[in-house]
Amino acid sequence: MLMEEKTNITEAEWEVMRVVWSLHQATSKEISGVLQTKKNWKEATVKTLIGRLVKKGMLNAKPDGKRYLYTATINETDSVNAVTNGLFDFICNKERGKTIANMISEATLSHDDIKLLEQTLAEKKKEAVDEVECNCAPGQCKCNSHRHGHHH
Amino acid sequence: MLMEEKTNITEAEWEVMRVVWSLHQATSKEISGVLQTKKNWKEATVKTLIGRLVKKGMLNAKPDGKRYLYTATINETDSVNAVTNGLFDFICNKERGKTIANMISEATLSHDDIKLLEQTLAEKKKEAVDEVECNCAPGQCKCNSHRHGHHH
DNA sequence: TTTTTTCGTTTACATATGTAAACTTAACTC
DNA sequence: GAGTTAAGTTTACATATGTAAACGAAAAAA
Repeated sequence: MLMEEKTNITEAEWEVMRVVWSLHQATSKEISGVLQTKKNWKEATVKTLIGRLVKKGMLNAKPDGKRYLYTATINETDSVNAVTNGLFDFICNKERGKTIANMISEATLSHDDIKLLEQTLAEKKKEAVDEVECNCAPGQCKCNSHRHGHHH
Repeated sequence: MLMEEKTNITEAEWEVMRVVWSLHQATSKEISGVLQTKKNWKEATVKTLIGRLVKKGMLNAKPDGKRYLYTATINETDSVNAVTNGLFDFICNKERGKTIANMISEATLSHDDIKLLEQTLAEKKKEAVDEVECNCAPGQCKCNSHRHGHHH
């Protein structure tokens, strides 16, 4: 359901996006207020970031008198998922399970979260495979080291 | 178990690290070979990346005649976990469960992976909380929007 | 021992990013 | 209507990153 477009948002820009996602619609002033408090950024800094986000098409600027009302053109959940899934481009497919397991153990989860994960996992179980295919370039993962031999 | 040190490895550098992790020990030539194939990078490019990684202390260069044998000073699994967990600095704690659920549904998992995740989850279940605390700065997450009121 | 090859080190350079100040213009205040 | 605000737009500038070519020294080859 999520589009795989290159969501190129930098860390600093992400801070701005979060404010907009949170407020649904925000003025530069409001965004600056939040980030002045959280990051101690000057108004000018936030203005620059907003400008870049508008240029990148991540924020929409609706005129409202002399100023603009900013809204996000991308959904927060989708963006988060895009980023998290993008992460796996840098990891061997075989490692995903362990990596996700680590995230689970590191996280604080609610009973509801557990329930959701259990369901998701149960669902996934149906289509589990015997062995995940390594997707690494040869030489970038141990799987490729011993190719046409016996597996350990 | 993972140290939270600023593992500042860029995307390009990460490619190099993967080769070294894979080979355990590698020469510049070997690394170049892999990345010449995968990324079409010139030897000079790889040399630059190696140099930067050595300077950053992520690679160790052991002299071997006129050249060096490079080894990683950081463990791959730890690095992967550091990166993935670092991701959550940009997301509300309340969203972790859903985000992880999404990763699970997006991934291809083996029966063993499922088993591992089930265990991890079961373990986590013991310390599940009723409600995860929002950790966002005020104004960066809906949780903070309606503070001293009733929750929806 | 010249020549050539092989490594690593320096230098290069464009674009990206973090952080802002300066500038411009329209709106509000006196 | 002139001065002060409040917004957005331009310009600035250092450091980071992606990508390499140029350079220098040591090792291997001729």
